[in-house]
Amino acid sequence: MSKSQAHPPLTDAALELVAARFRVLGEASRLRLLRALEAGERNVSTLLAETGLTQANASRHLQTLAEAGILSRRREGQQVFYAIADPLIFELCALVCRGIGARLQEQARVLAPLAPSRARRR
Amino acid sequence: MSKSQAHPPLTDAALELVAARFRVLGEASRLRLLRALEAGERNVSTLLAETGLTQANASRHLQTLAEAGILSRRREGQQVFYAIADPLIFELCALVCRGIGARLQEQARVLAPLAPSRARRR
DNA sequence: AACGTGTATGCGCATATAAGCATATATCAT
DNA sequence: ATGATATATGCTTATATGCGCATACACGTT
Repeated sequence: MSKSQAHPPLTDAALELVAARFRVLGEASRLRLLRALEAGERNVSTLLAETGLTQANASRHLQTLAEAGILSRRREGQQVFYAIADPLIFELCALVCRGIGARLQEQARVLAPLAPSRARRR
Repeated sequence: MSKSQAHPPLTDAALELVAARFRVLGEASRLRLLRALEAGERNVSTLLAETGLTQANASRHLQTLAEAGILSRRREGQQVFYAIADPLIFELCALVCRGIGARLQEQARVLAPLAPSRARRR
């Protein structure tokens, strides 16, 4: 299913775009904002409360995410609401998590013989 | 298909790991190496030729990718061969490309009315 | 108009990191 | 051991970028 193989190799310019998008996601603070927004649209103040970021800091990160097309921005009175504009983001995170999980499991498997099996200890 | 929704929210520590992995991919030079390796295992010299990177530079990037678990390393005589260790990487890139494509298409659609339709011109 | 609240931005600092150069290490051949 | 080739690493510099602080801007209220 989903024949993902056999794509034309990316041009150098395309690689730069892809790298740029990865870079936007390569920051925990921005992922925090995305995590908070996964439940739905939020205004900035709410995001501040949910993420613990400072106002200025969050504002910049939100701008970065919006410029990348990952978030949408909507003004309502004095408040500004952000929302996920590109749901693929979460599939990306899920994929990365799978990769990380597999890797950690592998490391655990390799290190296991060195540690006392904590199954029966005491 | 592929019920991707309904995952437990990631902890802050997990977000940091995810961000770290995205950061590794957020560099065009490293993506160039991955693109070259998509066709199969390569030694460093070959990668230098195929990517145009300098030796020292490539060596560092390869180390970064290997430490992240994205590449595997195998020594054979004086040569060192690297290969993709985590094929999920290419699904990631494909997803990002879809996102970027959608975004660019959207921008084109928005800007279209401003440009003379080059369908019939001359 | 004056003020309060919510959000964005200019500026400076500190840190991270990519790239270049030189040099070190590893492996093989003589 | 010497030398040659392949790869890695120490060091420096240049650049990017996250963060904090102060301030500006936007909108609503009185």
